[in-house]
Amino acid sequence: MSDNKKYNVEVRLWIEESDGPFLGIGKVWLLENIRKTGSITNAAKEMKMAYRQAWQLVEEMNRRAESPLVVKLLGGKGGGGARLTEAGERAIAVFYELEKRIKDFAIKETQNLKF
Amino acid sequence: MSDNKKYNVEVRLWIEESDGPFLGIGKVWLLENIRKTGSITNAAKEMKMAYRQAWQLVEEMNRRAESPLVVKLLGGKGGGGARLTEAGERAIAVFYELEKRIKDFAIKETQNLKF
DNA sequence: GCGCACTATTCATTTTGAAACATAATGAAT
DNA sequence: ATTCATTATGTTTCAAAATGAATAGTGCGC
Repeated sequence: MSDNKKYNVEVRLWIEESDGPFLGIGKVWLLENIRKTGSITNAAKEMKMAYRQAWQLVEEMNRRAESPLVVKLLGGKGGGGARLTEAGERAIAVFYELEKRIKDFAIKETQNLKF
Repeated sequence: MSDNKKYNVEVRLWIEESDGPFLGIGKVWLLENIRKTGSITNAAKEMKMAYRQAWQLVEEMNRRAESPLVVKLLGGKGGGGARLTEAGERAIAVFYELEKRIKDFAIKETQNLKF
């Protein structure tokens, strides 16, 4: 008895705050790209995302976190840029840690799905 | 030391098959409404969803499950209708069972989130 | 004080996905 | 054969969201 189709579970998770979704994998990727490139502009390019949207996401994160996840440098040498704060670094780590635990559990709980 | 903001994790899960997402909470709701109303038309109304889309979702589910989740009755008394198969019933149960286990775990794993 | 490369912001345009509309086709019951 | 409520399917419309383009603001370094 071998089944012809394979089914497996996918899990998506995000952090919710009183005003709705606060931090999911998309924003985490954005944070990582800001860390990597040193600016919102280049992070957005990296992700083929409009600067406008990337900027809005950063605004929202900073507004709704207890302390900002990204500091923005305006003007100056190289025009400025953006870097992660300690809170930003922690956010990435916490998210991935959580994601790993939950996904591992989900996989462990789902063998032999059949439909 | 009391934090002013509360963060908690949200989890969304779905069953994936080789061609992509196969069954998530949306399709499960649709199945439940088909069971409840006896037709795709009325299930769609119940959910304020276009019949066309509901119909497409059913088609897709049936095509990609090993055996159909919904049987459709064409013409005849009352014009026809749709009912769940045993596989359809099982799909609902399996999905909710899985969802409950994973969400319970997620909540248990996430106390004191801070950002 | 000029240039540079970025942040910040507005506005018009495009894209895209959903919804709405229209119209057959079906088959049991009368 | 007509009726009826449904399934089945193509076409059109619409609205929301993403994108792109354009413009201004910033501040260090030369």
